Amino acid sequence: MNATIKDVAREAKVSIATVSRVLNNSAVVTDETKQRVLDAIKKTGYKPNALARSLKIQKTHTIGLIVPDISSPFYPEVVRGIEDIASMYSYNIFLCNTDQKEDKEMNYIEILSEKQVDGIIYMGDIIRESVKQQLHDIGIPIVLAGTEDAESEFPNVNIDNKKASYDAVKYLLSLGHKKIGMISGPFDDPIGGVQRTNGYKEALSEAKIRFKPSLVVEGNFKARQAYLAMLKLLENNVDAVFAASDEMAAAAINAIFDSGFSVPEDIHVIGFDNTYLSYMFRPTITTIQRPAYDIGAVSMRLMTKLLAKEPIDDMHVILPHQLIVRESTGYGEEKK
Amino acid sequence: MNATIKDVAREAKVSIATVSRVLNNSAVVTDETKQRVLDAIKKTGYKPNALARSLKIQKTHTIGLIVPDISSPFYPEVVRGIEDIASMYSYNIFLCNTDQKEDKEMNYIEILSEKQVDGIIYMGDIIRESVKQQLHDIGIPIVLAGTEDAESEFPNVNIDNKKASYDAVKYLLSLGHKKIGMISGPFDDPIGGVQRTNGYKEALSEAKIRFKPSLVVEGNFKARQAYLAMLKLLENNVDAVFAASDEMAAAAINAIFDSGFSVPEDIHVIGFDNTYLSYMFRPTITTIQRPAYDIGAVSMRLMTKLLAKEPIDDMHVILPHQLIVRESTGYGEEKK
DNA sequence: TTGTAGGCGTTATCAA
DNA sequence: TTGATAACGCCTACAA
Repeated sequence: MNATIKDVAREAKVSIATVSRVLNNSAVVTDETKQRVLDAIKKTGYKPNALARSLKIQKTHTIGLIVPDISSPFYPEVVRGIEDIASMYSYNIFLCNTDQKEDKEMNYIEILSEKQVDGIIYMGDIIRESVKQQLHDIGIPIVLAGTEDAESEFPNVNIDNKKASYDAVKYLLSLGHKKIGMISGPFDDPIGGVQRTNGYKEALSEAKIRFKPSLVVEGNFKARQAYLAMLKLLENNVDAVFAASDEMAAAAINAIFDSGFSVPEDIHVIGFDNTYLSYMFRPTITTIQRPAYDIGAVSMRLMTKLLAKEPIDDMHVILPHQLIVRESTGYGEEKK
Repeated sequence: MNATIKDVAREAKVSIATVSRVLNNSAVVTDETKQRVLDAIKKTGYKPNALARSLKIQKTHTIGLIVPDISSPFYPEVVRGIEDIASMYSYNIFLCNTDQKEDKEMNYIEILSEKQVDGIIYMGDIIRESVKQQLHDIGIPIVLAGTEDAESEFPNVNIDNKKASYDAVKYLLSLGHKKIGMISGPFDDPIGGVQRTNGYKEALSEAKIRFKPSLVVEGNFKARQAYLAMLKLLENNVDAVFAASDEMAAAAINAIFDSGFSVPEDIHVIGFDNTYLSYMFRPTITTIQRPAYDIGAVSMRLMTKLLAKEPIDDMHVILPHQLIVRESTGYGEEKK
């Protein structure tokens, strides 16, 4: 059995209150009794029980992480960023894998709440109304990492998706393309659908190119639908394509090849996310990179501020993204 | 403030004992009172406090994960496997990133112990004596995932590293090579050094090829040292090389090219671990794959058995590995 | 079947 | 400066 504060008290011939005091430096204790207590702690091999302590002080120094899939690209980096900062501030982390499924998310949030976590960092492409409601209800600080909710109710850390998409399209324009197609995310996805499409539109409008709805085809981030989308775009004779995910970009390239054209010779393609697919695929795919580690680190830092009730200058942090140029826009392969 | 069991009791006009009973189905309660309690729970929005419960029952249904780097290849898959099974058995997971540093490992183990985790799953290339001692001292079930300790004191799940290395070398032999070099891990590393070298020796001996110490050069899994090691092997005119890590294999290939030879035309190379490097590098590298997800899943399953004190048929599980053939042994690139 | 009360290991208030 | 003691929220004999 582990030694408790009582055992230490008995050993040091003081009250448990005194032991608690030296443990927390909470009040002045004579150097002599302090030493006695310290000796007793060593002798008994005492270790404080964090459960009891947390129960009393109503803080666990633990935060919950809701993540779609820790084994997919992007998230491990984010989590690493979170963990590094958490460790720096002596927080521990509950890892919860949800595959973005509503029931798993709801269930985990419930459990995290029961385990009295001090806060929750949520990750995921899109955040459902039900999940939002529940996150709201449990009444602890929430931070969205790499995503955001429509009403900006929760603090979050993310990139500017509209701007990212704008940059991608602008790059295609700079390469001389006039007829640029887009394979977007689901139109009802506020980020991958709406924002990225808006960035596309803005870049076009800035270049005084009239927006044609037929050049934006809805995708779902997956290969199959993107392949079909690309076939449609080919009917419209596009000379470049921006896809809202790397997987869709790869599928688009396949569709292009299967239709007898070539990338980058005939058509240029840009993807999104800089996943391993973007550099494994041949041709390697020009893409937008999100600063995963930083998103995690900044999210956790934001969380610590929330927990410490520090004043916060900005509840919605936008981190810079980056365009990574590769073969699919004719720039050739990077040397490593 | 959150409702407690007391509030529910008051609302349902019963004692807290009764509430606790319906919460845990621990004793027979009249259907009627049960319903009253259930209603009261709903009405008050009561959620059990897992801290208080754990303090009482001395179980947290939480396990700690010690992992070198969640953002490096291999580990995210392992952790995913662990999490899936943990979730299945209603366990939560503390994620602890250590970069394999002794002080971070020691510190996290201490904290996990204070937070009263029910068990710890340890990951890392090598497990230090001090860490071993501490893991032992805290007196809870430990499982080593993807590694092992010299004395097999702890239960573990891993591949057979000797056999893996044996398979790699045997494959090189089957390709007609006679003079096979090896770049091993540190000689004092029981796995990457000793076991993998032993597999190499065994394959040679089985092929009646005399073992020449000069053909085994010590590496440290990293590129730089492996590059120099390869230069030495070239002086000995090897026609194939087995490296104990993909990074070393890549460095070896670079050394070969820099010396005016070519892979796979002149020399064949095999790596270890199937990291992204092995398929990103050109030529792509033939390598040994460890079943990461399964290592995690089986480790966690083993842990649940340990925690439930179920009888365990095998404390040391060996999972099958796989040789993945790529360009560096002349097999050409795989189609995806 | 239900209620009372002690205890899990702390912290913190109030006296002494 | 130190010591009793009441919480924190729950479980569980033991009684009723």
